[in-house]
Amino acid sequence: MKNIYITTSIAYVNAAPHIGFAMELIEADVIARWHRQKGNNVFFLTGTDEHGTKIYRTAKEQGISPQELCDHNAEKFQELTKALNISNDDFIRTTEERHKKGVQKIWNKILESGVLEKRSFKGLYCAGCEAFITEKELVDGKCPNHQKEPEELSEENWFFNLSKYSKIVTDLIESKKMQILPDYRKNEILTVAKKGFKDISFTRPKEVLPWGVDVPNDDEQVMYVWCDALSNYITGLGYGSENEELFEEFWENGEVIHLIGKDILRFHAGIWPSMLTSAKLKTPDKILVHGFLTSEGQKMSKSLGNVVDPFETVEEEGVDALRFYLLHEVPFGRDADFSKFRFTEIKNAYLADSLGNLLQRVHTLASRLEINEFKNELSPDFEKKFQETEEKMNKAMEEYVLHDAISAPFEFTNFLNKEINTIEPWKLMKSESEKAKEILLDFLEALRRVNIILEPFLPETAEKIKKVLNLDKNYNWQSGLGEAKILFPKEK
RNA sequence: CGCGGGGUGGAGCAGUGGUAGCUCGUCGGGCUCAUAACCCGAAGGUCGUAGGUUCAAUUCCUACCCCCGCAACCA
Repeated sequence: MKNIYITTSIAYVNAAPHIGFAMELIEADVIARWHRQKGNNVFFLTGTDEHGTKIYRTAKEQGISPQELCDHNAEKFQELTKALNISNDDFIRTTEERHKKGVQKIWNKILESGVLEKRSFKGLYCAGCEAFITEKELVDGKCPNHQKEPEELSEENWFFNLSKYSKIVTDLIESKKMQILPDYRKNEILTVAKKGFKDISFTRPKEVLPWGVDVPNDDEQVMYVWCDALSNYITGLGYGSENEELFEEFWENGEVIHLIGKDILRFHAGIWPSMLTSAKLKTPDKILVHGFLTSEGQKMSKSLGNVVDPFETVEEEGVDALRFYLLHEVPFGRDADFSKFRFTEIKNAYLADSLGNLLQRVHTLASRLEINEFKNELSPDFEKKFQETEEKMNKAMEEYVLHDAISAPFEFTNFLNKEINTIEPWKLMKSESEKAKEILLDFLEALRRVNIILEPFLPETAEKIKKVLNLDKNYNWQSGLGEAKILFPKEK
């Protein structure tokens, strides 16, 4: 039994939950459920990132306190985990006390190691952006967003000597102590690391960034996003609290798997392991990088009006149809398109036809034959095919190729559909009903097995199938079958 | 010449120095247990362009065109 720690990135609560974040949650959930099913000891964390100037400003505009805004928006993300049937063990919010305490603890550890220093930072500041901009960004000497000339400003910041860690991070990646998948993402960050990191601003003055975690040794500074947000992965395990058992169990003595989007790879593969190294903590084992989703072939944007709302999609299509679409249609690590037309196509072909219809036909035949007692063995042919299916699925899961993993159970249902057409039990049951019964028992057991391996991907459907087959909590047969039920109504 | 990935039937992807394959979709047929479902068969590709190496190139080489990622808060 292994200790497995799975995280998603934390969502910034300034906007409503995005379908891309839904995808990340679902991917992490599948990995978590699969490991649990394998008997591993799993902790699965997700959460929200709630500090920063954007939140502060939005709250001001709405005439509420930043905390009220965060409370309100964080709730939506918690609702999302419910809507998507996500099996997370905890939900960390960066405005929680437990988080702030942990962040201050890691800050102090980093400070002790001597890689933080206060520097005066000079730059071009645009009042409209409320941020520094680089010379490159200027158009005719003006900020392109505000058509204003920036002023030269200097600011006191604590800096983290990230440049010191270029070699260490390069080694972590090359030695595979920190694995980054897919490979082309690994190469990307490796190039950056080899070129050498630049030192980064680790704090901002309070007047510029009023909404953040206080710096323990400096009243005038607030932590910038890196130390605050990235640390969620350990504060969520109780780092910095009175009880660090979970942290010991899952971080120091577990396999740490981070799921992130391609946009934040640099922070997770560069800054985060450097922070951890300086604080003398273990670095992550695996970083899985997914791509982005487009909508109907175009980038999602409010102005195009093609933003996909995960709540609406669940409402209209069902949670497992959405899970299936995102798992099946998005090649691991790559970008993919979210298309309504394709959604219906896929849902019909796999969920309604191959799986749902198979269950329905087998159930009907079994009911007519009045089968009430079942068996746990498969015929040699079925057993062999099922073993192959399981192996294929497990292999794909070990490599995190989720779209291949989820295809495997459906190859098995396709096989069963073929078999039932060849054997034609509906003909047999007229003349040789005993033989027909034997055959149906085989199909029923095959369906029970499929249901087990389907659970990490389609947990709600797995529950429905349990009811139809009248299985108990642990997928054991009971006497008699349940009521037939359409799993996925065919669309159009 | 910044670095990197890629261009294969309508869509998404495999693949190999020698008849080009998978899933979905499309069309025709079969079956009737089932959600117009299921099964069988077929159509559809000069494997980005132009050269080169070779008995043979989609596969190797060269040049070029195009798309994408990173470099530049964004899931």
